[in-house]
Amino acid sequence: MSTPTIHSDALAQKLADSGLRNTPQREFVYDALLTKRDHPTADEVYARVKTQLPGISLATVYNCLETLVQCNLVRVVNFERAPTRYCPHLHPHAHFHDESTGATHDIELPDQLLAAIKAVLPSGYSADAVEITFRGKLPAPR
Amino acid sequence: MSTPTIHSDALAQKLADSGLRNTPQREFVYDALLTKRDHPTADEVYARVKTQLPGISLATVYNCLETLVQCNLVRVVNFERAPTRYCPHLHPHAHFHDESTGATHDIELPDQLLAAIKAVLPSGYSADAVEITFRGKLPAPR
DNA sequence: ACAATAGTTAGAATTATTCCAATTTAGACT
DNA sequence: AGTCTAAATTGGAATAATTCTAACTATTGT
Repeated sequence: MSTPTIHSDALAQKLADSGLRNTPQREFVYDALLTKRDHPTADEVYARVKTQLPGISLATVYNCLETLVQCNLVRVVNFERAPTRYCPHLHPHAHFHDESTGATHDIELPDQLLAAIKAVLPSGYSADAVEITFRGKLPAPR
Repeated sequence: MSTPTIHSDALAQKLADSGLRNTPQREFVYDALLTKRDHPTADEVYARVKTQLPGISLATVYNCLETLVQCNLVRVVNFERAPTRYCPHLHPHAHFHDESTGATHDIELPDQLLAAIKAVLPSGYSADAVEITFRGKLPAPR
């Protein structure tokens, strides 16, 4: 079985760091996220990976996504109570949820702003993570 | 049937503004949120209201909460995919989710910071709402 | 080659929430 | 005060994302 893409090495490394095994399922799931970075749901990832790995199960997709999150390669994106979406994790960023199309866009966050946001916490509070989500409508032409 | 508290008038007004009826169920649900502002789930609201209005149904609690959200009297708070929580809406604020206790705390947001956050959106984007959630652990003694 | 461990699988189970059809009620208008 | 009608409530069934479980398969270390 051939590895799906170039990305495999980074994945293999991260998995090894965590004492986890590299499997074709994990590679294809990660690859699906990297290939089309449109914040897919688990179901969408499942559909995409199945074209290449027909025997994969939805439970495994959930397992793999969870593993990738543990390894800090992937971030979950939750909006209201809609199905969880996944994005390959780069630098910290916010999300913009476009109500017209349902699409999720990444919004860059200057480090300085992130610091200012964290500074708003009362003393004694310390945040492991901050999640910032915008909701709005995008003008039609992009 | 007596109205639950003082708050009823504001509620009745807001409902009337939206062409909606004032019902005991809506009053007690709203009152439950105002009485104990601990960001309860629908189930928790149901439990609290049932002590005063034993015949109320969970479906009605969901309906009432939704109505209050429509009237801009209540905000929903979603954290990961945990059950939706509700808080009576005052000024804009962020939420801090304490991982040790599961409790949700309100965090005041200076207008200036809110403006700075919205300013980060690329041109063409405009946000109807921004949701800011912190996750972390609070030191035991409060 | 073998045992031990980790990962995958299919399907059942869980659970928050929504839907539905039937009944009740609030408020408007006599 | 009584009637009418749309709106609201109700209980139970339905939905859907996710997790669980138990059996099977693959990989690793000895």
